[in-house]
Amino acid sequence: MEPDARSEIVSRRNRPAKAPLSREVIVAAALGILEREGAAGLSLRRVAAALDTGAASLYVYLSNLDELHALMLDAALGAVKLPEARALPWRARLRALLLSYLLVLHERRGLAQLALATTACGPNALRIWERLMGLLKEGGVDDLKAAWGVDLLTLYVTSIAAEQNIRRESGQGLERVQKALAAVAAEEFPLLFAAKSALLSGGGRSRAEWALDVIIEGIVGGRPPAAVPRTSAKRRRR
Amino acid sequence: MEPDARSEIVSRRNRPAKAPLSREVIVAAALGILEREGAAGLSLRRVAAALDTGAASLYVYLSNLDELHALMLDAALGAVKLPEARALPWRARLRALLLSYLLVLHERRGLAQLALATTACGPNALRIWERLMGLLKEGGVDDLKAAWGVDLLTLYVTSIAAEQNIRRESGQGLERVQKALAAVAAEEFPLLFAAKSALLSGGGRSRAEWALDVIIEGIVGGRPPAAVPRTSAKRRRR
DNA sequence: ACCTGAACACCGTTCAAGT
DNA sequence: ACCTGAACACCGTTCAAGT
Repeated sequence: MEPDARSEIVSRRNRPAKAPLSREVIVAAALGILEREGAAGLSLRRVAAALDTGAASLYVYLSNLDELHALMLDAALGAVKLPEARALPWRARLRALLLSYLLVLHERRGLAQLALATTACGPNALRIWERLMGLLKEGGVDDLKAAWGVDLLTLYVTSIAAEQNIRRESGQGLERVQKALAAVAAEEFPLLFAAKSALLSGGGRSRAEWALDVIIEGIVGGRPPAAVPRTSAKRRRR
Repeated sequence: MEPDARSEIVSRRNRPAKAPLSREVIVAAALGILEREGAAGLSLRRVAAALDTGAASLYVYLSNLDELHALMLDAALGAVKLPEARALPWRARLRALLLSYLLVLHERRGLAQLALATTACGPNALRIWERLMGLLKEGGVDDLKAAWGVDLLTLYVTSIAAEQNIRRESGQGLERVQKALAAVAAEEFPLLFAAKSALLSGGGRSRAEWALDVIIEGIVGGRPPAAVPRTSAKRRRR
């Protein structure tokens, strides 16, 4: 940046006309910044700067930062691959859908952190819910369990993606946990001491796949949720 | 506040001597602010103000805000009730421990949000891990599955607490989801349309309890995680 | 060693003023 | 209707200076 850059007023006519603002343009710019700078680098001011305007201008299209986050998340969820119907058994298709969901959250830097605070419920999120519901029902799960199951599965996918995302961004990653476990005394925490390596074993990917199978298994095999657990003392026995 | 308040310089001698700073004092003050103001109201500057000093003073005891978060979380986890050994069958004790964990995160306003970004691994967190490991092993789960299971269970508890916490703080809560579902067209999303009420049914508490049972069931009943899933093609059949 | 005020480089949001 | 600059009320972190 030259010292006298300010005096060089370049006519707007000389550059491609500034793209008019719109929700879509703003969301695209914001996703670009998220990709390049990570979650910590995303701000309304930066988005505005990328669009060659001031932050105040964005308030014509957004009511606040949270709304931008929701729009960004749903736009990004458009990349989740919905498996072809009947191409594979329902379980494999369910796994594939969840893994694609996980991958999308995982690949886009910082996206999972947005997802945590936002509860996706835009059109792309609804498409995913619809498919998940269908796959669980194909697996013989009743309506109520399927509904709650969709919630549980999406919450898990979002959480694990965010956890790994945060670890990646904050640099140090697992080191804090590693150090805490290394300092564990065999007398105070015998089980942790014995299982140190197990606790740290496995990549994020294989752990996530295992956990998804555990949850799916639990949903398919478990009891139906009690309709309205008002008097909880009685129903304890299975 | 009177207009001339600044001229009334009150001698420090007239008030109880300012408590000397220490990690403990800082963490306690920070937890107080979290309780009163919620996660959005917590800042180093406010903590410092509550301790009658400037933010810079805290850097003698903390290397940054993240460290304060970690200390706060572990201090708060001291309130989690570890069930008496052998008082009940292992499953009931496991449930009780997880519900106490959930309750602690849920009751302290804003705490769950800290927990999401922090991965608890202080002494109180380790105590909880040790017990969870023990309970899963009592249930016949092998070492590796127990270790991964502890991770999965604590991640879920933290996530569900944070989700409900965020809903509570951001005021509107489920309304956005409710509106999205209300606008769903029967032709585009037949399953969601049919399951609208199921998706919104149940309080946070009963859903969380159901989900915990699902996960426990999955861990106890599921296959052991593959040691190193290098060649994933072969092991597909159960 | 501990504490402090001031500064630096940021935030989201509002609002009066311009076109 | 849309856009803008300036202002308001905040942030975390650093640093030179004081005790």
